[in-house]
Amino acid sequence: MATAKTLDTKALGATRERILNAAELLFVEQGFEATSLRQITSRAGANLAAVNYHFGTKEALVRDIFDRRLRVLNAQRLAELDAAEAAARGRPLAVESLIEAFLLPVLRMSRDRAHGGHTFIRLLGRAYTEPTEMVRKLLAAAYVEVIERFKRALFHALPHIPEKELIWRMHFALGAMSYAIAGTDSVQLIASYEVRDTDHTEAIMKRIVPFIVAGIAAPLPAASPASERIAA
Amino acid sequence: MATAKTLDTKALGATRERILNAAELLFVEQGFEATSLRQITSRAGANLAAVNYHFGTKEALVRDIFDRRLRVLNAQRLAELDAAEAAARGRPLAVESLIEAFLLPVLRMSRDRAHGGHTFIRLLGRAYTEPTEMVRKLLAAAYVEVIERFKRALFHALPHIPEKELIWRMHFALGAMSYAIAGTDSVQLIASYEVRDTDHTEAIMKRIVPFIVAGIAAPLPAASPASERIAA
DNA sequence: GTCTATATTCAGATAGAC
DNA sequence: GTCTATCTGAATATAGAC
Repeated sequence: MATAKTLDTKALGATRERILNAAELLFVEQGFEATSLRQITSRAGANLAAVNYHFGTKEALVRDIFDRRLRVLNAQRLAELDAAEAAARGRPLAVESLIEAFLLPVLRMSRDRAHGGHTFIRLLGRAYTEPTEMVRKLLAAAYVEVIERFKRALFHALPHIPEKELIWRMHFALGAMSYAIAGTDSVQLIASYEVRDTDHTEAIMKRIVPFIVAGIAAPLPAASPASERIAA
Repeated sequence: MATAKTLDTKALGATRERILNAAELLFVEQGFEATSLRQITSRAGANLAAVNYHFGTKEALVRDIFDRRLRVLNAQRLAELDAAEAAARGRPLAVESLIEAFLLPVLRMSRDRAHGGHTFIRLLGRAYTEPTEMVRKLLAAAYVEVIERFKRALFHALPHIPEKELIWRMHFALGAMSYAIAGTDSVQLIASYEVRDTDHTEAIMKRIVPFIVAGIAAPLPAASPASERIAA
């Protein structure tokens, strides 16, 4: 009966996973509020009551979606940073290595279409601008450790730029990333030619690193006459 | 009775405006889906049925909110670009001037707290990543002319960078802007110190121009060994 | 133009049989 | 763990008096 038991356990867990996957997809397509539990369970091939059984509430379902993926993503980011710092042997990291440590795990997850990683990365891009307080708090909590580590590494890498300035630039960089990843469709807004979806994320990654590295290490705004005009 | 008639007309128009303003504010705070017509009319001091009378549907209300502001914003952007090009007398524009032409109207509107401009700019930042197809189509239509003009100016300003690359970078820049503006709250995610809300937008503008200018004019990705590793 | 009252639909959540 | 059936509340939208 060991076989039967194994199969049963797998089947039980499968419903929960199917709900998580279906919800991830629908949330990307329609947003959190606009997606009903009925849509989710229907696409997951599960019963409506299953959501309540497995997660308790819709909010808890959202929480579990982010937990499941962010745990992996952030662990990989820290591991990449550890590796880069080990390779640097005490010297400050190149900004490039820093950005890559942050982005490589995103690219990796985004490539994983079989297990919904691709879907989640798009969802993540949107989540940063989510108005729902719950989602924002969730992200803030999940990111606090990662941000701290990368902040310190960045201060160390660019000691001649004031920390306050670097924090702003990290923020801009995060925006460029999130938006670029989330806007799979809105690229059409700017591009006049077709963007093939299959290589979308990889194309972004390849091109965004030089953009961000240059932005992060840009000349100080005080040195730029333009900022004076704008601030005036 | 001219006076009475004027007052009446003002009062009539006022309800419509109050609804638009209240909706703008609530949409920023809660998102489109999560905001009910009841909340809107209640905050606007109007009757629930007034929305249907003035706008027909909730969707049409959203449309009118964007129309009202984007008309002004984009006209100013084109005017700024015209002025900059006139001043350049046929020579290519500095990338800095381009970015400023795009951003100055945003700053201007964002400063206008009395008439809700500030609120709309935050809403605009969020709108780019809205999952609702309606909102995305609305933006795309409103932006097509502006994007075309700025694209051409950018190609002219940086002829040594491939157009396809520049389009990507415009996209990244737009992301950094939108996200930075939308994320009034999420700055807390990165910043460990307090950010005073009053000078938030101005601080962003002052600091984001050098970041974007450097990113747009960055060395080509082919020249960067990092991109190779990422694309591999 | 503005109101009250209401029609209609659909949301999240749960009780209880299997 | 999964199902059916249902509760309860709230949403958009509208009809019709003023």
